[in-house]
Amino acid sequence: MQRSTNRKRANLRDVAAAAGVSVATVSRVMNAPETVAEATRKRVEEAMNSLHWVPSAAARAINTGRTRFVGALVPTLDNAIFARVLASMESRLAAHRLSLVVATTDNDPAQEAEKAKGLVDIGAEGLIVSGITHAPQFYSLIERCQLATVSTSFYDPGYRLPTIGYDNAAAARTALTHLTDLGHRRIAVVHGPSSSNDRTRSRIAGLEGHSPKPDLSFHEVPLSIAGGCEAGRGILQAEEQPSAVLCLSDVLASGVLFELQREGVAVPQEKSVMGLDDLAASAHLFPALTTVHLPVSRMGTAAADAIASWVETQQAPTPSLLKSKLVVRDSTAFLSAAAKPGTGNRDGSDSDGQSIPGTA
Amino acid sequence: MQRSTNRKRANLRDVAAAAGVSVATVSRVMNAPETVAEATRKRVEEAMNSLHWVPSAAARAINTGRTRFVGALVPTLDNAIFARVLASMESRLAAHRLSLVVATTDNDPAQEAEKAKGLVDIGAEGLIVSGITHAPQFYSLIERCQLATVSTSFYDPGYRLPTIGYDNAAAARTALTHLTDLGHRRIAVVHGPSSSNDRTRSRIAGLEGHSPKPDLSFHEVPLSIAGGCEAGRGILQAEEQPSAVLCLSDVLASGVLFELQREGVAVPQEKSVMGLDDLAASAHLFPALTTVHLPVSRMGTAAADAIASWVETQQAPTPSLLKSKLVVRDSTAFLSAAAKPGTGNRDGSDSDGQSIPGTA
DNA sequence: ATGGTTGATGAAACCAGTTACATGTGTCAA
DNA sequence: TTGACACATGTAACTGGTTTCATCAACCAT
Repeated sequence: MQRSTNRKRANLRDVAAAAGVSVATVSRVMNAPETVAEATRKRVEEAMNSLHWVPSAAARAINTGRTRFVGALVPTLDNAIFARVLASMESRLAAHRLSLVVATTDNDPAQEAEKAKGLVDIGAEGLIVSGITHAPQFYSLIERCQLATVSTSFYDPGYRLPTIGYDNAAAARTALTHLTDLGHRRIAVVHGPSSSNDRTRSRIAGLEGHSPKPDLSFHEVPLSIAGGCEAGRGILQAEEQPSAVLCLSDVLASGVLFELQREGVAVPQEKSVMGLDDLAASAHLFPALTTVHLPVSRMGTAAADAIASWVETQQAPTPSLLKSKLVVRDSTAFLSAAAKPGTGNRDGSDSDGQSIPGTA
Repeated sequence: MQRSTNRKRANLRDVAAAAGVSVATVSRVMNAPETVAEATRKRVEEAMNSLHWVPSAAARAINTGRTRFVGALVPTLDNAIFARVLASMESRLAAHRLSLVVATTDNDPAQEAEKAKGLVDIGAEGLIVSGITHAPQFYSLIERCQLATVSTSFYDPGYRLPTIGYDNAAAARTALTHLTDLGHRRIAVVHGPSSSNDRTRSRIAGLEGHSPKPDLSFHEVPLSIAGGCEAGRGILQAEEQPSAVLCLSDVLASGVLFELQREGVAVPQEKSVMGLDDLAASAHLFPALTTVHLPVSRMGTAAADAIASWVETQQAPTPSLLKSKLVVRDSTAFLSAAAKPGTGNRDGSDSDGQSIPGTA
């Protein structure tokens, strides 16, 4: 571990000089070793090692025009769903020999635009964002840079950027239909902040005009387990008790579930609870959460493939719609006498949650 | 949105020519605008805009020697705890005007070494890793590159890399002491794969030589909610029922909790369950999880500060120990007659989980 | 002996910026 | 009037690689 006295890092010229060859030959040893004579190559490699030479990424990038990394702008890492998407993106991008730079936006378009600028400044070749609501500066940035950018979590073929996502409104509608199929009419809807989140808005909008028309009460809370608990408390305080709670996100459903248990409300006997997302944890909750599965892993790989092909071929990908799917588990059940709104009866029969064939 | 016919991106020379100035002046407009005359600057800025010029990150990096991003190698994104650390790192690094490149290693040293190589190849100025077990190639890489690298989640001042983390063994011991203080002697220990994870090994080791000496049975399962459920089932099948379950990770504790509920075992009346991590969700579970708080957010910011100062000043930071702390909630209680091991009694009195003063 | 081909290597241009140094102009005090 | 100095700007070297093209020797078939 000699801390050699020569202050600066060795460069190509140093290696070439040490090996007694030209810089071109050293470069060849790196990029096309088979074109270099065995003996020469060995000599060069020795020189590289003895000088502890490491090629400069920047210098390579300046020639190839490729930095080999893309940026992802996500609202937060605190929700498992984004961690999931990022995980699948990262692994698929690695297969394309691309790295992933993560930046969080906190659902704030201004922050997103700023971080996007930062990513461009460090040389991102492409961007992956969530949703279709962005700041004007964001659009002008990607337009000016002609930057490959795909949008996820929201399918909209008419959007100015290629979208790779699902139909949030339809997913919410699927969930609501499941509850009405079970006979529920008075339903509490729990959702995260809608003002800053177009996915949430779309899910809420998807509930409109449903037939049969249910009686919906809306609860907007922070998008977290704690938020779900808060909603749970709010619902229990309401005068007219709903027989079912539709959460537009699984983390909220988890919180609601915990809070209802804490208050001694049996799910699904007294109240049905359902989510939307299908996190890995949801299948293991007690009771196992009925939800609408969003194919976030597939979305991550699809987005990775799309951005990779875009930066590779300069051809924008086509939008892609991923199907969501109802998955019925144990947290929802037919509306029973015991769960009739307003009775306050908490005896709850021991019936299993009914399985309804998927309607997706 | 004119797709101009000139194929290649404009460069500094083009802008200089368009503005009728030298390249140096254009560069100055970027980096020291106050040294350029008002009128000239305006002319240059107009030229930049009309040519849609975007400075090349690579070209800048080659001169400054700075790429302004560091890499983080984490085992997985699927565990909320890593998402948490990354979130706090990312936000603190942003304050240092550094970006964060994320790579997952799946707890595999070989994969870690490979991804580290990839990060160096694209120009990472520093690395943040988890734990103190790494492949030889990893060490030779960072040594050869003289790469600023800090290790997290594990405090060890004697380690070859600066560590910023906590004392895993002590945290586990704290948890065990809490349970023995409550009178528990027959305790099931649930943990993730130990062969590939030095944090887990350290936590297990921390349980040794405890006084009073409890009767421990170990359950190794995948580090996930599903793994926790699996462990829960395993525990219930055991002949000698433990009165408490010590999970060396909160996600496992959550799974155990859900599974026990599913099987109708009351927590903490029949069995105490405790975790270790203190995830954001843990306080909101039902029952709220007693656990040992690991200051992962502070660790993230500390690691970010450390790596930032290292790449800035070329001075390695000093190792730093972050204190863990017992947080008693509702999932643990005094060993009661009802929960005496082996009785199979599941009546469970309705007593609240007892609060024990923190012993951290 | 000669010309063509192949293989290994080097010289130098090139990528897109930054920056040390030189130059030229204008202002002001001596 | 002149020298000192600040200010704006330009020239050209420099960063650390890649790549084109030229060179040259060895080999082989005529």
